Amino acid sequence: MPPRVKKPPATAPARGDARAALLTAAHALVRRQGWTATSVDQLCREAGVTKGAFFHHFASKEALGVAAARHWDAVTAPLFAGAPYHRHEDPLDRVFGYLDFRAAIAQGAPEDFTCFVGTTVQETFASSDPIRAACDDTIRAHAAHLERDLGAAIERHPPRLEVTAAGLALYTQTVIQGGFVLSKAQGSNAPLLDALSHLKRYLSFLFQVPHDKETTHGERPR
Amino acid sequence: MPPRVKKPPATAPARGDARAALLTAAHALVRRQGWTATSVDQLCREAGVTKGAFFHHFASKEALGVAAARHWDAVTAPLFAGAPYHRHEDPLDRVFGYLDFRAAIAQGAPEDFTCFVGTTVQETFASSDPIRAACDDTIRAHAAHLERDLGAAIERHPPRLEVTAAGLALYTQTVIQGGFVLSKAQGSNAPLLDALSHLKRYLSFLFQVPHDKETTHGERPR
DNA sequence: ACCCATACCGACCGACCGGTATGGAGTGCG
DNA sequence: CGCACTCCATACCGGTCGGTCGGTATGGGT
Repeated sequence: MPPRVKKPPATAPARGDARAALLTAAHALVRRQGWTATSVDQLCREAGVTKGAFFHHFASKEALGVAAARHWDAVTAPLFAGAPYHRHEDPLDRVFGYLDFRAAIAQGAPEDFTCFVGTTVQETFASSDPIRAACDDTIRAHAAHLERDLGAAIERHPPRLEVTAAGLALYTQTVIQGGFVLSKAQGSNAPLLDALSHLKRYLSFLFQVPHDKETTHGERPR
Repeated sequence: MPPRVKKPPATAPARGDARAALLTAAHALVRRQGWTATSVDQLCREAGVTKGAFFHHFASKEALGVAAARHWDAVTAPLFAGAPYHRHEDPLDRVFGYLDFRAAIAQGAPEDFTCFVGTTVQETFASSDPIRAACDDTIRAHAAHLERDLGAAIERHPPRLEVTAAGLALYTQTVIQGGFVLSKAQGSNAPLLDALSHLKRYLSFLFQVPHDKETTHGERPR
């Protein structure tokens, strides 16, 4: 066989993938054990990459943190954008669909369904402003998607109390992040699912959803 | 002056205070920078104690974490038990009073009003089950206080939907913990205050509070 | 006066931390 | 072919990590 080494042996990770592999490894490891507990060496091992590659692509561990926070948005945004709930014509149905989708993907161990940026920002908000800001951006960007549907829902179904789409969108993220914390503490997705259920009742009240319609939105069976 | 050394020179920390000083230091440092980022040496420095004292009182850093989680309950429970909202005769008023009290103490930087156990459990839920369990206990113990008032409120003011006192109490903690996360990300107490406001509206709806009475419970002014 | 448990001290340990220095393999381009 | 440049590999650095250990100080009991 002639020595055609156009590409590495195909089993080895392709050249140029180190950066992406490190970001993916960061998401996995930090979700399980936190930001500080995740070392550069460990990240390299998980990504199948050497330390030289790490510091070639990132000036510091902090720089990786910023990039990983932005990458979290890049990987989750398509997940939600491609979810089936967007086909609902009524924006309020899309909002409920989002919450049901959130419940549907809350499967497995907490480290598999909780949020990278929520975990990271709790450890870094006082020690690294670049990471904090990147996490804040990612949370806001995610909330902004929901905010559009909420704004349209407010338009179409005038709410019982004065609320803003931005405020409701952030409240939704607050409930979800809190659900992550309690779920980690209990080692179960139950607190998150319960919280989503309560949140749906709140929105049903706000938007005056008739009871028969409300239950079709996937009230969690016991 | 005769050498009466009944107690150390009064400027030095009294003998026997090392343990308490370490627990207090743990609360302060971990709230600011997280569990893993807080080293044993740093704890000793903050507490004005040597490493020998640390490992005399705690078998390991993990053991300190468990003790600090339990101590968090011991220090916060009296704070809430002594709060003025308990004097309300109507249990529902006490529930709203609790939430208003929560808002009132959300002052200063996030590290000054956020939760030690919420921060700690996020980092340790997968790596230390003793710490995770201790944090879970502390959260549940705090929720249990609220659960009693919520149970009485359900009794007195039959809710519009079927809810349980335990579920509502945990949902309250979920919202608060989520408010902490968003507040850290934004560097402001605003997300927490907004979340508490939304939660109060949900409860007002559930318990069918008349609108005029609801607003007297301290709706946050803009 | 003596004993002993408790409280505390601080030097020290091997492992590991984030980060650096240097060198070399692959690649596009003239 | 040669050269510059990107992408990585490896050895190594000073510092810090959680934890250990031999020792001292103190105070109460007898």
